[in-house]
Amino acid sequence: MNIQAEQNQGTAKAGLPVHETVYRSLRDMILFGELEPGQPVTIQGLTEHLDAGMTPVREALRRLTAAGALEFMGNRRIIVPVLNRSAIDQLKTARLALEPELAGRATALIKDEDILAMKQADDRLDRAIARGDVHGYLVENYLFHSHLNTAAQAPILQGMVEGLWLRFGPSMRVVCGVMGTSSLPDLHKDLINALESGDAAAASKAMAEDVKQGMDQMLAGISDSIDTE
Amino acid sequence: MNIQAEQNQGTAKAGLPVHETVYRSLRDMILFGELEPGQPVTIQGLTEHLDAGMTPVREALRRLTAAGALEFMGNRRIIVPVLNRSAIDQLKTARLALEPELAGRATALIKDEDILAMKQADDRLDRAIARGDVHGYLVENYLFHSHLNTAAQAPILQGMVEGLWLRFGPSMRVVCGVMGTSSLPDLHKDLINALESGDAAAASKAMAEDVKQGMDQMLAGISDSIDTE
DNA sequence: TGCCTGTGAATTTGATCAAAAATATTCAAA
DNA sequence: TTTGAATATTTTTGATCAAATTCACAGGCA
Repeated sequence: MNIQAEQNQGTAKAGLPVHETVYRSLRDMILFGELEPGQPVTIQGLTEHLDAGMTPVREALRRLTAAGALEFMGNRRIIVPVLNRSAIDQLKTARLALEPELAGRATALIKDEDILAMKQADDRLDRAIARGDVHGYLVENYLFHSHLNTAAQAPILQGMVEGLWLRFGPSMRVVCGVMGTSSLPDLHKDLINALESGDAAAASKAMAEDVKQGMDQMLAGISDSIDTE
Repeated sequence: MNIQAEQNQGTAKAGLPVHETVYRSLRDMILFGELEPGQPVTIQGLTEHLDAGMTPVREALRRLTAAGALEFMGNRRIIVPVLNRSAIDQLKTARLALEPELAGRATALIKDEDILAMKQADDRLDRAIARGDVHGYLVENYLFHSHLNTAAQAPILQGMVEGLWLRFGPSMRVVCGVMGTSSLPDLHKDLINALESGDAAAASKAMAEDVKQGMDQMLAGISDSIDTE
């Protein structure tokens, strides 16, 4: 089995290989908006920032670039990708193709305790929004979706979706930073209702709407920047 | 003008970085059936087989494991993944979600020369089947699809699809080896026709059928093995 | 059976080399 | 004299390798 992607946050610290811990740190930095699009990522800068050797950092960067979470410039520089309209459109297409499917699959499999955890994450999400805590919003939103995706018991599809989230993570922060994360109809509640009534089609639909809402918001927020192919 | 740029071009011409060449070698080995599912992949075995240092091999392996093309066992062993029914089902779902979309997008964008190249690949594919050349079949089949996917000008979606192909590459060989790759209605021809008449919906449909055919064949070929996990 | 040790592979470090960016410098033209 | 571009120098950074360390598994021994 695959040990990665399990027990990432919280009290997990024991005995993992260094390259794995470095990978998770970097992944969280990308996912939760601590890196901004366009920012260069140097390998030596990370060795001292994370207090790790060069090789583990290299390997973590390889994994992230392979997933598209970081971009490899022609000369040997690595940067956080800047998404243009085409990229966002593709990400929206991919998310709409996969995440509603996962939501539908999860409906029949999800347990009450998972739904409870999702509700709690959603509550914390609302409070984060109310207090203007962008980082908290990103974390809880991820946890909410991650819980659902895990419940679908489709690790390959789930992995693909997580790769997508890694791609638009940094741009999420920019978007949320600009617009106040408000005035959005709460599709998470609809999703929860669908899960509780066991309506797979409704859950799938709600997820599709949530994805559309998020990606369209992102498109709007990015539209002013220049579209460099 | 810029003498630095000239110097760069001159020196960078012959030698791609080692980790990149190692990655491509390994990717081709996986894609075209030179590794079989379940086979262990040792890092030291590759260093001497590919005559490369240890670090580049490590990094190439990281990229492949990140993409799911190789699997990281709990202990620190790496193997070529063995696909169970659930994995094949997920791959089928993902392919059906993405590849018809790419085919549809490509229809309006593809150039005559690209269609010609696809026809030629398809011809070589037919000849490879006729002569029982499994490796040739895999190569030409990949080239055929790769051409189409490239034409869609959606690099993110294309990258996701290539990741999927990496996952089922090794199992393709097993399937093709067992059953004689025959008696299949030629959906590639339908696809070409759809492209030539500019019918995006038909191209999308043909691609969906082709994917279904391939993955169902794979499911049938694997069905006798034990369903672990 | 259960513990212990040996073997081999993976992991990690540190050093070294090469390449590219940043900076300083020189020279020519206005 | 000043300005600007071309060139030389410095510095940063990435790529690679060889050695040392850590870890997992297997076979021997009580």
